[in-house]
Amino acid sequence: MDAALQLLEHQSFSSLGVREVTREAGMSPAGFYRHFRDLADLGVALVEEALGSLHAMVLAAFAGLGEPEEVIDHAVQVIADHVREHRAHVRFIARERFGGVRQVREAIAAELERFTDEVACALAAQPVSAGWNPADVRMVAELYVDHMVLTAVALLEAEADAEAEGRIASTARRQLRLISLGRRHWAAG
Amino acid sequence: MDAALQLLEHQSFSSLGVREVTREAGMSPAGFYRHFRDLADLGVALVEEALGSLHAMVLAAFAGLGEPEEVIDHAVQVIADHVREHRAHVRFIARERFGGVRQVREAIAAELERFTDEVACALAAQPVSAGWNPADVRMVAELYVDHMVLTAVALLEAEADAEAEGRIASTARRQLRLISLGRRHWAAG
DNA sequence: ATATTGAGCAAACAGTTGTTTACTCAATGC
DNA sequence: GCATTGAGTAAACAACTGTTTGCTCAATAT
Repeated sequence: MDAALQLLEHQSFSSLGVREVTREAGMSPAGFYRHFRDLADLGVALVEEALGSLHAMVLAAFAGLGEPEEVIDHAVQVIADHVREHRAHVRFIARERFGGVRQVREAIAAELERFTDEVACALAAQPVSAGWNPADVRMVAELYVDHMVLTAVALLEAEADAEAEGRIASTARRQLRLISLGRRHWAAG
Repeated sequence: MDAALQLLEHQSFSSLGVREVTREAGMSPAGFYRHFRDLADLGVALVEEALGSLHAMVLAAFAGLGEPEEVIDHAVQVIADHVREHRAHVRFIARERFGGVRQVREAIAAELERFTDEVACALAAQPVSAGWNPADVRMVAELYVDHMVLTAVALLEAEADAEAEGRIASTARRQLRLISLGRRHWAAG
């Protein structure tokens, strides 16, 4: 799996080959089939590795108890840290979210859906959502999750350029502030 | 190029082969090199075909002169129509925006940037943006462009299921309304 | 001590790959 | 009418592909 992630830095999953992966991993082609039935199988395993451990993290990002301003700063910081420490995983998810392999696409969609549910739950618990239609809460959660993914990949593309990273983080914060403002003035019901 | 688009419905660009494309197009492999130096060359040609004609359209979507509500309905309708008539192009852009081929990724990024500039220009002309910091206007434009792309691909995945399409369009409209609300209450300067 | 199992290997299979070469042939320019 | 050119072809090249087979060999379980 590490070998595959390595290779996926410069190509997309549907162009990966069994031989290519095993060569990178330093083993024989046949060895691959001891662990995975398919390349698609490897793909969904990678999805679980990349997104499985993410849930706790993001709920932590939401757990700011202070002003919305502080919560936003904290959330963006958490995303930036995660990108710095899991570049390959983030790249994989962004690249294959709409990629060419159905099983992988669907695994990512399912995981992001669970994810959106959890965010919706956290949002519903905030005072600002009092009296809101649940469908509207979920719509905001979708907005947040999509925004998070796009921010992560933008930070990735900054390639450790601190100045670019700062610009992206600043934009992301202002966008979140705008959305937060919209929430506060939404006509609930 | 049509043959390539056809194949790209089920795989991503970096797994495309010269022979594969020429076979689908009904010509010999060598013929490919009469038209393109590279596969990447074909890729950026596809990007221009897919995004080149889009500018006029979206500015038209913004040209609603009525209430924000009407403008939003119109914009989402324009997106839905475009997706219906250019499924392959939309899929290609969404899939390769973060895909495995650098030249294609960069061509899409450049085109979307021009795009964002135009949207920012249109936004700046609206009364709501009076007194706004240009950087803040651009940040909103980015939000809109990203949202547009995500809405387009979501509609694509609905696969002509009218009920799912309706749900997605409704969500998109509510999200745009929320953002619009945020704009109205933004502290300019 | 012995059986089972998980994880690895080399070799072989026929089929596909990108690219170049030397060629044809209709359309076009003048 | 004749040269040029744009767009196509078949054939050839070595290199690479996914997958299966039969084999080892260490670790584990009993």
